[in-house]
Amino acid sequence: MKEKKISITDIAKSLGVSKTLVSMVINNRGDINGISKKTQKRVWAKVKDLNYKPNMMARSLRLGKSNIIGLIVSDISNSFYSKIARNIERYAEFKGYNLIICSTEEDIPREIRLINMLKDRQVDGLIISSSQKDSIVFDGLIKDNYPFVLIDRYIPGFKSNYVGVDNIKGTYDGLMHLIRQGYDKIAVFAITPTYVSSINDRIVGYMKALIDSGLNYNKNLLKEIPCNNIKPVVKEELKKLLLPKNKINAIFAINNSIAIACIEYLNEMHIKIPEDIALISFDDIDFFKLTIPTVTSVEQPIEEICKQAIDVLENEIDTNGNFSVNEKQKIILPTNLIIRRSTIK
Amino acid sequence: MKEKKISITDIAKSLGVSKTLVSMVINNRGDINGISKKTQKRVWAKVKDLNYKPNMMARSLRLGKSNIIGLIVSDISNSFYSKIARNIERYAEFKGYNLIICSTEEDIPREIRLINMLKDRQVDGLIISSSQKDSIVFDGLIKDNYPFVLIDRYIPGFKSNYVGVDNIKGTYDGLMHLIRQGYDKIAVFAITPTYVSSINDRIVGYMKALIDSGLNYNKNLLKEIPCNNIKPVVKEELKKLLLPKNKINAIFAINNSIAIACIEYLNEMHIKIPEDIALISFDDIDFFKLTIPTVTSVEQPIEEICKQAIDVLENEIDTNGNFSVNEKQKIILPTNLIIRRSTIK
DNA sequence: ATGAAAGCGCTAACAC
DNA sequence: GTGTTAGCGCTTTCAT
Repeated sequence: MKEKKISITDIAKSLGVSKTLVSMVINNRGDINGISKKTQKRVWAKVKDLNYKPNMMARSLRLGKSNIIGLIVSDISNSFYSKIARNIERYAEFKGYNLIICSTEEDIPREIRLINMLKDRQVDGLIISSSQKDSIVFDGLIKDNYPFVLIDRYIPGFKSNYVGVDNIKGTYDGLMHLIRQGYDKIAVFAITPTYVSSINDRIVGYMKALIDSGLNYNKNLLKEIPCNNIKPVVKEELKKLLLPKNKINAIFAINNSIAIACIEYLNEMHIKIPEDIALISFDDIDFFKLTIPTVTSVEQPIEEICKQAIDVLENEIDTNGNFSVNEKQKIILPTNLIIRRSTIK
Repeated sequence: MKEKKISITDIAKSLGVSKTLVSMVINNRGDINGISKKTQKRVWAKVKDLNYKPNMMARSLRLGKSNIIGLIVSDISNSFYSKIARNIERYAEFKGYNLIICSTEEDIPREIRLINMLKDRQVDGLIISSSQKDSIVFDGLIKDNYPFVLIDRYIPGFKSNYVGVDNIKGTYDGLMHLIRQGYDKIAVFAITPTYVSSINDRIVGYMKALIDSGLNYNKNLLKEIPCNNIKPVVKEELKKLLLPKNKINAIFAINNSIAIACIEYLNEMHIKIPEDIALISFDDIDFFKLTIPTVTSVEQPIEEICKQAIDVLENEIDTNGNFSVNEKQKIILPTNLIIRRSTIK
């Protein structure tokens, strides 16, 4: 029932030439190999006529290259990562690659399974925002000269390609703004696992800003929120922090999900932002322009991250992963502080 | 430099058996083909030892099946579609498929290119939320018995697999709620292209509700917003609709992007929801729980849509697209009206 | 200016 | 129980 697909052999036969010749022509190597213009025309005509499409599987098998790259993120339905995905897809297409997108749900074994699966599928290279704590899996990839680039999160002490932002400075800038506005009891809501570099660096930036401003770092104002149970825990912790004995006057939300949870609770309690409490968040999202008040945030240059990631990866793929560990690229991009109403008294 | 990949031949050689035998064992057909337990053990041991991974390209080429499915949506960074993507990915993985996700940006030629590209890549089947106006491209797919299922949007008068919601009834229910609350001058902000079934059906539902309630349908209250320039146009149109001579008292936003634009403008103008004007939107998003006031919306059962779509597609793939046109499945799921503060006086 | 043949890694039909 | 052979569709080396 299913009509047989036209193959290169069909073209060759019906034209009375060899497969070799047809292959050369359709790969635009006709001139180089001295195939006569006339024959080339005939081949192209037949290709159109029979509606021939090369079989990518066969080509990939033969060439050992699939022209597919893989993207692994922790949650594709999170606005930050879906924007990453959209941009990566665009640049990848431009370079002739297709994209397989996978979402790990912050589940480490699942991430490992996905990495192996994509590798087994002969995917040419990987772009990964990893939840891994150590570099074991990636050591393996490097040993196999398998091309990959980490984005968003790096593994401390591990040399690999990486594209991300300066989370320390981004946070520092945001906090200094807050402090300049007169806020001096600033709580930070981090998210577990806090070992993830982006989160950890943001905590470091927070501490640094406090210290540089002569404010005390009080570890009771640092709360760790489990990533799979954000809303209830934020609520509970926030409640405590608002008691008279703590009486914080500002919150630094380490990512947009945390910020959203904070807003929800503060609304519920009729606690006014920024009069009663200021709010600043990492990751700018559209939503922050719409809330009352609008929310100050630290924006990441998503397009640039994606562009650089693809460039680095393509480079790796083209050189067949033949870079020594010392030549791996670490690209750190600047963030952008967007000041809105939530931090202005 | 790149270490040669271990192939089935390496396993066979090092064990002194045939490739066939190895192939049977690793595909769990050892018992069926009467391979001795002992030999099977030896094979598996060697597989572990050499860290052998089957080459999917070769397998796909041989089997004529890639175990990849494609998902095409108009904008992966839109929350509705990124949720669709996440869910489809989950179900697909469960069934042993990988997912290639593509985003068309509502660009019809691009959509056609992507469809052809995926088909050429021997992707086993497609799930598409299409922007096509007519069925030409899909007629071609059907002629080739190429498995696909439309989601979210169908092509009127075209018989194909489809999974979506009852947009007419969903809208109708929402509007009736609005009308029961006493709102009687309800504007609708549609989005272009309005020929897209989901949008068109929502407009129909809107009209139906007005008529059934004895309200006049006034075509001046139906505004079409270009999808690539939502905010400025919404602003402009909303401004006009709020003039004394029109003085609408409620807005039906045909999707979440429009609703967001409306909220932004109303906030800006200090126009109170729902006191000055009520707001209801199609597509529930997290954001609607966070705004002041919270926003009433028509929710789509995303998980169910994805589950059904995968089931239908898998069925098509397994039967090799051998269904006649009359057996194509059209699955229409119910929506869920979530009443929040934005429509309650 | 063109073609024959080999082989990428795998599975299935058919031996023995 | 196990092996031989053929072939999926393509590209490449080496001939002619």
